[in-house]
Amino acid sequence: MIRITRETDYGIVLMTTMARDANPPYSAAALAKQRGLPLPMVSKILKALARAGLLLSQRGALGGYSLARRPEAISAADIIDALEGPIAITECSVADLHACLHEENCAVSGHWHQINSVIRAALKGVNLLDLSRPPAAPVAFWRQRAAAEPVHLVNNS
Amino acid sequence: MIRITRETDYGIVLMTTMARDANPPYSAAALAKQRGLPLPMVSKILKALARAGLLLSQRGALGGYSLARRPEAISAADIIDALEGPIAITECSVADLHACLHEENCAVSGHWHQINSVIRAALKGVNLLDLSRPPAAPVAFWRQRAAAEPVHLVNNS
DNA sequence: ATCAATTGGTACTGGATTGGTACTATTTGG
DNA sequence: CCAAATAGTACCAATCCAGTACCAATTGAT
Repeated sequence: MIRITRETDYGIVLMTTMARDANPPYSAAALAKQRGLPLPMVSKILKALARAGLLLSQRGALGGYSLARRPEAISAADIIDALEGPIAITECSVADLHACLHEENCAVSGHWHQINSVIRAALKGVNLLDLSRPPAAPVAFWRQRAAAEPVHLVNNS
Repeated sequence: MIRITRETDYGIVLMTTMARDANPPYSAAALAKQRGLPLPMVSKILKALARAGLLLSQRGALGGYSLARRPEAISAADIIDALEGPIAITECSVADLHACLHEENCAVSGHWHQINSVIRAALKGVNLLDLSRPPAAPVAFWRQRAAAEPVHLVNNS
């Protein structure tokens, strides 16, 4: 299954939360409580988002985080990049091409780059404003890993 | 980083290998040797692909695997589905929506489905024939996890 | 000035996932 | 009837990830 980490998942939830009601700054504690997420995680994620320039941070009492740009100017790709590094579907989509150990055997070559580009385009096409406004048919979002038996995934092909 | 497992990566290499020179059937051992991959892994992957209907298996002496359909009729999405279950970028893209533990907190909702669809479309648009024919500028493919220091990924945005 | 709230940074840990192996059963051509 | 090959299952070790803990730095309020 192609997937992003839960950290990124949380990150998007936090960003959308901040985008929805504009009343900055938001402390990590407030956001954690509002969304029911573990505070240390939230803190860690916000820090990363601030370092990436997506959030502005204000230290000290009454401090907190606020969006660095308008929601329309922040894409899903931005958030994912900030939290897990640039998007790449396989490890071979790297700059350092000659480090590949299977180089002489590998003939699949550059097509993954093409796929990566399309995926990136898709993610860049979705911005925070879109994400913070519920679509026509709102649905549940995550499911905890706790799910004991194999989750039956939907094949929306 | 959005990613697929190495198993899937191997699977695509194996499929492209079989698509390139049509001389079936291929034994797991022959494919493993040709690509320099560990035989047990190759065997496991081929089994999964056969179970998914992408390969035909022939038991016994002189047996092996062969493509079940023409290369043009097998997409990257097919292979990924076969090896890691249906594609979903987050765990919430599941059918069983009401199982979501954060239901009342989650407002990001259905947009990921949209993104998933686009990604699926991208992967369905690439077939085995494409993948088995090197593109204009062939490049190396994987890099072993061994890479000690943080890989500097290319941000092809 | 001092305190308390808040971000910043780093290091650690338990558990899940993944990559890979081993062993045995089954099928089938020679 | 043997050897080659797939089929199935169980297992192990290394890695990665989610989450925690701790302390330093900053800053508004009193």
